[in-house]
Amino acid sequence: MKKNTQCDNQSCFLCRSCVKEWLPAVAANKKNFVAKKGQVIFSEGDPVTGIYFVYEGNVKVHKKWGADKELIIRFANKGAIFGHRILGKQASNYPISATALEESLICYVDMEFFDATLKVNPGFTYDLMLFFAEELKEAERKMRNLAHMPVKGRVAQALISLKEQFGTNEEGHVNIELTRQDLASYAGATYETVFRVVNEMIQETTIIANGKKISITNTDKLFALTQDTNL
Amino acid sequence: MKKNTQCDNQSCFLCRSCVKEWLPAVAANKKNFVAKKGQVIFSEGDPVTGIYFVYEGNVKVHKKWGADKELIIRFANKGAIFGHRILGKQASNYPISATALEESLICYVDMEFFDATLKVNPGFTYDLMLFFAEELKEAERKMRNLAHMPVKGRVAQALISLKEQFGTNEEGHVNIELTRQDLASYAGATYETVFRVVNEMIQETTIIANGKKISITNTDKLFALTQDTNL
DNA sequence: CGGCTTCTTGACTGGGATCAAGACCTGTGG
DNA sequence: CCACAGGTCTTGATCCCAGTCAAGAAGCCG
Repeated sequence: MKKNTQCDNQSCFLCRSCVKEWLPAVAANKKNFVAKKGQVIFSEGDPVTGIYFVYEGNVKVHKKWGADKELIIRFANKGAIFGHRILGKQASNYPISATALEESLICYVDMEFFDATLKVNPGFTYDLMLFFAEELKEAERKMRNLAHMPVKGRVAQALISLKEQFGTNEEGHVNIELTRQDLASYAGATYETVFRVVNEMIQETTIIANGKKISITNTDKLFALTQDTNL
Repeated sequence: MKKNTQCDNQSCFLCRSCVKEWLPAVAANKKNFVAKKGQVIFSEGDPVTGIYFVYEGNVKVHKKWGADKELIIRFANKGAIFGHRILGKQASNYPISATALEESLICYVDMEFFDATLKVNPGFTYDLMLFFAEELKEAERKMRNLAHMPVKGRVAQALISLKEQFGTNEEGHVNIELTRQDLASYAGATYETVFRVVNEMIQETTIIANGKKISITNTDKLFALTQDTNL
């Protein structure tokens, strides 16, 4: 993986909404770097200095509770923005952590320049606003699910989301390798419970799993688990 | 409560960020109406036609699960925007419901005009973006709490949030009258559980409650309940 | 006063977290 | 090539928080 690879507009949230005249300034101000697998890019409570974009790879955005519990909020893959929760009032520290799940090429832009970009590019601000609206809608759905949906449904939902975001490779596997621990943290459950639930799903031939690889063989059945049967 | 009362810029999310020249257009295009206590302003699945602002009163934004379960996402009081989750891709139906908790003066703007407003007022778009970023941060915290924090902490957190948003009146009560059912839905728990938890808090003299009125007498103790003791 | 809804409390239940222990990998050095 | 140590995986047993159910009390109209 090369350092300082240029973003192409298609695969960068920042670049694809910028006005053309501003792109040279972006190129001059961004700093690209490679994050190794497992590398913590920033951690909850760290002072905010800037904002990040994923050019290549995969990053988990998570929030801790206790020494050994966390909830994975979302995954940021190619083209995605993260660390954006720094926007808004009194945002001097990151409220979440970000960790690379695989070797990733990250683009970093410091806060001051990012703010200038927003002012120069109303279209970019608009796109960012739309992105936030989408995120918010999704977050609210997940809140409701965490409050009311049983674990099995949440795991099903997690798998569906992963398939939607990462697609499937030629072997039919969902195109991400995720430890059971991370799947558990994403679904908001424990390692053991997720293990059992995944086993059930294999019994019921709704999914096939070997190790970290998972294929969904019965989307309808999986989807049914995420539905509210009482309505 | 008078219909068609004019917004003053201070108490309206829409007006306070608009460029002056555009305000007459806003005044001409908005439609004010009074929502009665308990009135459903829109419901999940309803087709989207526009966006709403609270000029006076209080509105709960909630999401259903099953016939008799819901999660209250947030409360919108004076100056707040709601129904904004319509922004973003393929947003043809409201993903949430909105219900007036008391008689409220609501300002309605149809989608088309709202979109024009965004295009004309980059500052407004920027403010909306910041608002969404704040909301998102809060939503992510609540997700983590729903996944990992015990009910007592969630109720404590709910009370703290209510106090922050609504303040206290001259009697020291948190300035909102909320049924136990709504408090439960806001904390993501059941009526009975919340009842018991609230009783415990009264025993421990951290709060005083009579009926729907609640006073917080020991903020520190309440706050401690929301903290992660394992860290 | 009688028929509501809302409140209050106790008893029960179960989903899922926690604990524990053995199996199975995987790398490392002798 | 094997032994051993440190993980991760797998499974069973147990526990407990909070949801559910039920039923009486208390407030609240018409």
